[in-house]
Amino acid sequence: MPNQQPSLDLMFQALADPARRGMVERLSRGPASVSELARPLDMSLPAVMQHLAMLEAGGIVTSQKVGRVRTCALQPQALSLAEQWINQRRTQWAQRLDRLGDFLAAEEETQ
Amino acid sequence: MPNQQPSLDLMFQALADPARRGMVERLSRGPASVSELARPLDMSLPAVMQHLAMLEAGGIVTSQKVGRVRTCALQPQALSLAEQWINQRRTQWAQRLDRLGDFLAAEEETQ
DNA sequence: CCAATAGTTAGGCAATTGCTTGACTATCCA
DNA sequence: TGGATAGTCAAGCAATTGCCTAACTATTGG
Repeated sequence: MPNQQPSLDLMFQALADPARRGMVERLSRGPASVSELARPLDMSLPAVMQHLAMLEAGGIVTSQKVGRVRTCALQPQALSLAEQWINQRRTQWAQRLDRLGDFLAAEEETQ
Repeated sequence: MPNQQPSLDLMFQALADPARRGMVERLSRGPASVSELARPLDMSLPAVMQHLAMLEAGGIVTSQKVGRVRTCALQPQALSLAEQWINQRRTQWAQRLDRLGDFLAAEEETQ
């Protein structure tokens, strides 16, 4: 098992392109071959391969080749990591706003 | 109010750089000036401005200038949008796995 | 008014991204 | 065995990113 520790850089980079998000979308409904991923994409197969490479670099997708078909699958742990990072910043901000609200309410009372 | 509909492209692109995530991290603890954002970053102020522009383009940060100081703040709705996108793909994948598990369990029973 | 502070604009440069085409390898199946 | 299928490699090109320095504007405080 290749212990991959994908960076947030590569994860978010991988998600920052509509073609790649389309591929993720497709893979969220189940595994697919490279050609299946390419079908709706209106670009050459090598281009799709490059996008796939970036998704793999970000740890978002894994693939293995059986016969002449490479089958790709989503790697939900990576998605989870990215999701957590965003969630933490967002909730920290929300908490800060709550404390500010409390402070202002207390100010109000002491007047 | 400038009704901005930031694209997922620009949001994820904005988050795909450690300097920019550092700025988001800082802003999750409260508003800050451009110089404050720049302080820990070991790069020129113009470079920081460019990163800030990408964060604003992604809708993740807003800023306004008062006197000679530009104050930046987090825009949690945008973060929320990115978070939701990831969450939906991830949970769709999980549900598919659940159904697959159910199917296999049912197969098991009928044997 | 003048100097320090805070930010902005412009130009330039190396690396990366996103795509192409053409040529190639490996596998499958009639 | 030979042709169709699935994928891969390599070179090349335009656009974008990420950084810099130098020069500039706008504000503030003494």
